[in-house]
Amino acid sequence: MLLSDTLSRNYIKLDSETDKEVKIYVCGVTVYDYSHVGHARVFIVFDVLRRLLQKKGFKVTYVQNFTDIDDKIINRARELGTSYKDVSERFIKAYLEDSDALNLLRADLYPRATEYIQDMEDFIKGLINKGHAYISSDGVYYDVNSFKDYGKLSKIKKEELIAGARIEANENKKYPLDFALWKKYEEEPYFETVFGKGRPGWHIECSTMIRKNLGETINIHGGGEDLIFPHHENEIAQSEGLSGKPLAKIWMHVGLVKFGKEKMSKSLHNVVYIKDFLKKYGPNTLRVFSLSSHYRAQLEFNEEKIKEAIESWKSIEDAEYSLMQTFNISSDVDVADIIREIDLAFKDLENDLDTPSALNHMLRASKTINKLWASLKISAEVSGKLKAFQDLFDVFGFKLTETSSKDREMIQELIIKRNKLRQDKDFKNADAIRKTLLDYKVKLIDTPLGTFWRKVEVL
RNA sequence: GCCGGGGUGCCGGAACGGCCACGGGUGCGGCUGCAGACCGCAUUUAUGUGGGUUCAAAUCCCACCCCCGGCUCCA
Repeated sequence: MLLSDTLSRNYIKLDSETDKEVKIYVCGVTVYDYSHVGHARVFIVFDVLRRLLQKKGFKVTYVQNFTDIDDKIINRARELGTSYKDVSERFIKAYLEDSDALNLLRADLYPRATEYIQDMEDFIKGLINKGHAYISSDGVYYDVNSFKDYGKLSKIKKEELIAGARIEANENKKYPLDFALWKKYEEEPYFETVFGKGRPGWHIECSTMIRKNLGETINIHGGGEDLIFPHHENEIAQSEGLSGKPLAKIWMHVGLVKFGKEKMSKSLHNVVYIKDFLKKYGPNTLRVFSLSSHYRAQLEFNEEKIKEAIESWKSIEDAEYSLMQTFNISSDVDVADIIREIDLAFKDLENDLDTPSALNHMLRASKTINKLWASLKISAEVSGKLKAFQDLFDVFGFKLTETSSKDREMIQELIIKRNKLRQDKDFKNADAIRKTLLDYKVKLIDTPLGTFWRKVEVL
């Protein structure tokens, strides 16, 4: 299994012999609003990675944080006339609902910044002792010049960054690039520490929670590419400054989702929320869309691409049904071509999670399966030979739309009724039933061997 | 300026040294009571420009042109 590493700009091999346990930490969301499809892409990518690693026999520990104290949350609380806790609780709940709807595996742990204040304090004390941090009148700052590798992740040179003139001047800092570990605040909300009342800087929570929950060096650290600088750069400075050891063996960054030509961002008011997307299309469509280009590449959100994702999903969905709805016949089909495509798809995934190519191969396998089904050649035996398709389907994290048992009964009854009408050549009423079921996204397929129904995600 | 990603058919977009990717749209036709799924054909002998390497290049090398994102809170 190869993965590309932002830090070394190289592929790094994950070996199930030497890396038996894979510790993954992914930067989660700041909970002040609903999550959008850009967030979804990141978490879908890591979801597929987890599923693949587990399938390959790795033991995976996956941690994803919630930033639950932050100026944006406080501002939002003020807007809504409530407490920051109320806001963060509400959006953590919303995040988990989206996550489940997307069929994302739950993390092993979702640490929250506010639960680690004491650990942050200890961490910062450690940095001060090591000469990497200093106390100033308005807080505690990280001394960037004390860490010689500063800039190694983002390939940024300190002088050039300052020359870029984007850095705010602040008299309380020794050096413009120094960043806050602790910010003093007298007004609520604040936390009591030896540094006085205040709130943590943005980056310290991740360093602290990784150290505490996963140790000094983890296997994979990930997030959106917009976190490379300054967030991950600063995490490296903090964690490696304290431990003297590499923070992560592999840094994975997922490309941003753009809305049309622009970045999707709340400040540009062009976000598409996950919950809205799901209402209109569905979770599998969003997965296909998110994985339809390589995770490191930026992905443009537009109608064409959504439409394409829908069509792709329909093929895969049909193939999945085709293997479930077998015909009671004896059929001997050579499935070697299909198996080959599935093998190629798995190989693609192991090659730096090349999902677009893997999806391509899966699509080809799906088309062939659908063809076989259309010519009534899928017996239980043939389907059994194609178990690998199911494995691939699961690694991608796809899931067919569920139907309640009550609905199943109703559908069966309607099908029987309709087939009676068809026998009597009352096609008008028969078609009315087809139409009714279609409103519930239930598609009927008549074959010489009977009528089948499929609940679909999108019509 | 610095860091990164790109320029492929009507459109979206793969492939990163060799065999028409794939999909969408549109049009015509087949199958079907209808529909879906499926099948056939057309659009499709496409790879920013100029050199080079090679039996073979969209793919490697050199130069140039043009787009996009990030460098500020952000996934």
